[in-house]
Amino acid sequence: MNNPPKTVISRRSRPAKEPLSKDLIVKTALELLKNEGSAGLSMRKIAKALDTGPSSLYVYVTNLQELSAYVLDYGLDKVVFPSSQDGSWKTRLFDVLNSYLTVLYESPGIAELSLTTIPIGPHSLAITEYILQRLQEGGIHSTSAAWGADLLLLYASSVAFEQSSRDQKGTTLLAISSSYQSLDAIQYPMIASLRNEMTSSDGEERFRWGLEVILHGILLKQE
Amino acid sequence: MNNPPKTVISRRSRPAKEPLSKDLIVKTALELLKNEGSAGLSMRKIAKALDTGPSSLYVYVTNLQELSAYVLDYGLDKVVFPSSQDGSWKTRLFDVLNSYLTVLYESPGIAELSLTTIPIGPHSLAITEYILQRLQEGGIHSTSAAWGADLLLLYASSVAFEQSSRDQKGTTLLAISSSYQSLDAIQYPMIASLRNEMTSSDGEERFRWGLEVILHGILLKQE
DNA sequence: ACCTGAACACCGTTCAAGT
DNA sequence: ACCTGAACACCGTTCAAGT
Repeated sequence: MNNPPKTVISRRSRPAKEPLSKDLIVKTALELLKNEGSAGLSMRKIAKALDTGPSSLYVYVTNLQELSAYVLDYGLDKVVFPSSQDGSWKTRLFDVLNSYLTVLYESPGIAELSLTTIPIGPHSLAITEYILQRLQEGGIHSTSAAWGADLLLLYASSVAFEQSSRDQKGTTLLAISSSYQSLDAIQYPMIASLRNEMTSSDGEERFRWGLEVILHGILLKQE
Repeated sequence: MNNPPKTVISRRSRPAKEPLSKDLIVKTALELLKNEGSAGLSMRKIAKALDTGPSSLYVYVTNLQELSAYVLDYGLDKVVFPSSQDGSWKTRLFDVLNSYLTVLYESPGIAELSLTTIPIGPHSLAITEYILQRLQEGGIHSTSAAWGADLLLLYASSVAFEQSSRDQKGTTLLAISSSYQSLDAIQYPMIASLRNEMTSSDGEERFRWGLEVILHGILLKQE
């Protein structure tokens, strides 16, 4: 009775006790992030989920910031790149960005990471590279392309974050609504009259609108 | 000698011991945020700066999230609104956004808050109202104006955040550079060839570029 | 009504000690 | 080389007790 058997099945993907590795840590962290939001991304919670102490993680990862970068990139694994038969450069551009958006929607935490963490992992780079190539096909070059890619990704990230933070904290949403309700129509006439347009959350249409604005704007500036 | 005179100079704004108030708390929090970045915005640090315990703050503020919203709004107090003699609607629009950007630059923490916190305070509203009015002057109405105002503010916020997070963590900047240096020109040809354009941080020009892209894009979509 | 101390349930990170 | 326990220096928030 001294050594209790370490055979437990129940838990998600841990047969007996997989050896630690950067990969396993990142994978576990991403799952926590998906399930619990950004609050789930903590060294201690990750360690607990792996049946170990927090200090063990530091063998594979320098700190939480670095781990966050890995988690973000690993989360972007699911972004889909339309192949060259899938329509015009513009369609394909919209489609990657839509895929990117969808991935961020799936877990609010990732959307937040995408705004807060500098994306330098291979998946982030692949997305940027793909966007740059589409822009080039569309005749958008050099600085316009570089800054444009950034702007497009930023826009998608923020739409996702805004959406997800609304879903997350219904309290805050109510706070917003009620604050807009009681808006002084004399002090803020435009906001008051545009209340419905600003709160409208038909994300799809709004997202498309923004992408087109940005794209057309870039194209116009180039001519 | 019972009521000590409230004329003391030495400490920033605390004579002997001012009574607590929401205003004083927010003011202190903002100062901490400016001096120490986002890490300085903690209930315990604010309490310590006010010579009291953290629990005392909860009389005036429901939680850290709410306090953060107040701090953001109070920080936006310094944004300058060009008067109607200051040029075309477009010039004035660019000028508020520039002022907004400058305020965010001054304290990295505020830039982060502006991306993370839902801005519903009076100052935030005033800025949005001002932008909506300029857009209207420029012939941009309803949904375009509502979404456009959001997009413009988002862009400014993110430029400030990106800049400030670079200033803050030189480590990360180095990490980025070196990651771009060793970029596989075969796997990421476009990124490799645009390396200089993407890293270039002449913020001024880039900021203007983005604003013009967005504005022109909106105008184009309206026609 | 306002303020406080103490406690609860958390953090990230380090480091000496074990295997 | 990898893992661990224990410790350090922090968090936000609550709550009974004081004034």
